[in-house]
Amino acid sequence: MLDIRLFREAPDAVREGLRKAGEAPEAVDQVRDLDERWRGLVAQSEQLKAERNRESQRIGRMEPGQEREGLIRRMRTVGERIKELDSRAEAARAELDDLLLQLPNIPHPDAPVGPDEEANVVVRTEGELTEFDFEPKPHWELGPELGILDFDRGAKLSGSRFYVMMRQGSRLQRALINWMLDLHVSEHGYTEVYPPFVVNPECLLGAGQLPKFSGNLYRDAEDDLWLIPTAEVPLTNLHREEILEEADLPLYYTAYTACFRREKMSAGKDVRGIKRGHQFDKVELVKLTSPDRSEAELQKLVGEAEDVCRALGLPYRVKELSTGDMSFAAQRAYDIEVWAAGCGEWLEVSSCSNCGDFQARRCNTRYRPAGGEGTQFVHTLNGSGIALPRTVIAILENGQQPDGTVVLPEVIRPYMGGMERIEPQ
RNA sequence: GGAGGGGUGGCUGAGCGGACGAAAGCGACGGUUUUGAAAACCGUUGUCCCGCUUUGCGGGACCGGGGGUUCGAAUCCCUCCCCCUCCGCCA
Repeated sequence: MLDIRLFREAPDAVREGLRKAGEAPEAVDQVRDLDERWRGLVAQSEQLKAERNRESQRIGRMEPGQEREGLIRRMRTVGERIKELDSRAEAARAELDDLLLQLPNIPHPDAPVGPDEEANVVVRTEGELTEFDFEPKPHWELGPELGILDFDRGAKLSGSRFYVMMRQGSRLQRALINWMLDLHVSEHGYTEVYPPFVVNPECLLGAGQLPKFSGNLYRDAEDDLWLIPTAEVPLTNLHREEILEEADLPLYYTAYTACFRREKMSAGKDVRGIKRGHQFDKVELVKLTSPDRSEAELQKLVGEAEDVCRALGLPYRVKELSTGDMSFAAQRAYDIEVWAAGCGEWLEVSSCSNCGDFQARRCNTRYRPAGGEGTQFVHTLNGSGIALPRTVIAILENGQQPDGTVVLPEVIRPYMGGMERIEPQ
């Protein structure tokens, strides 16, 4: 959520920011009108409340009698007037909040300006694209041939965009999860977390999925619990409604979770294979920092996700996202894409974002500056470290051999009981 | 799921219709004392919002959340949530 003060004090900057993010700048005037109306009503109501407080105390001290009864009668009407003003103020406030909650974050001034992914900028490419002296297969052929992926049975159990992983396939994914968590905990200083996979709506509002993107989420209607679309949601909400000490920042959290997405907005896209399912595994990285170091932490975060790709020997590239391609809550973001030789695609395995104080406002997560007065909102960052099925795709497709086996990256072998390659079962 | 108990400031815990943003203790911070420290003593010690003559002043709100009763609610009523104890069920 954007700071209402920005709308009051720097409306042009907000208009410009929204325009860059591909949002209609007219919302600024609506917000300003609503804000003015709300403040007017609050001022009137509070003036009457001050009077009521004063007179009610007097009533308490008065002897019973005519004067007292008259004052009580008068305060009764004041009370009614307050009630009326408050309900009008509340309505204006609700309208204002609804609007504010729909608006995306404003891009960082250094982010490349552009309307969509075409304007993204490749920052660096690492590793050599794998060469083959045969035609490399896509994973949706390799997987079934190796006996580690079953698409038909996935559809039988749960419908389209679901699949079954088996044998060395599921084991590889499990090994990757363990290895990634170990890497982030021991090499990068993260705290491992095992969060709930279903959360209340406040968490989704906090992280920015609600109210705007409810269509992409699964929900248990009976208890109003929602399946998380990413571990970013529970991790970012860990300190919701809390005031932290600056000395405790930055906080680094990593978690493995399954992620659930209805993918309504990507209907018809990436329907083959395991690139885009309704359920997938991910190891997530989340940071809470003070504002002055969040940009530096973003660069570091990208590096931490890159470490995963590098250690696995996967060719990858880093893109800085344009203002129009960034996600709702981000003010600056980088994607990491690994090369998948079989389907001939760069696969997004991580999106690292600095959300500034956008999520912290929604979550009301603040910190007390060391030696300073008052409180401030933290900055939140998140990035995948990294998405599992797409990593499996890249390992399978880049590691495939003419004989149909797949050579595994060395770092993962100890987690696979020393196995060097996946062979057809 | 059933029965009972409970949610008050950083913590412990009093208050059960009016002078309560809330006693007391602990903790924390500042000061006095001390060669230094401890102890003792004195003082300070929440958050959010609105307004203004904007490093200050005035006002409003917050005692789990929401609603109600009342001139006035931490205190009374309703409702939801969470925690504890016992019973039931169960990975």
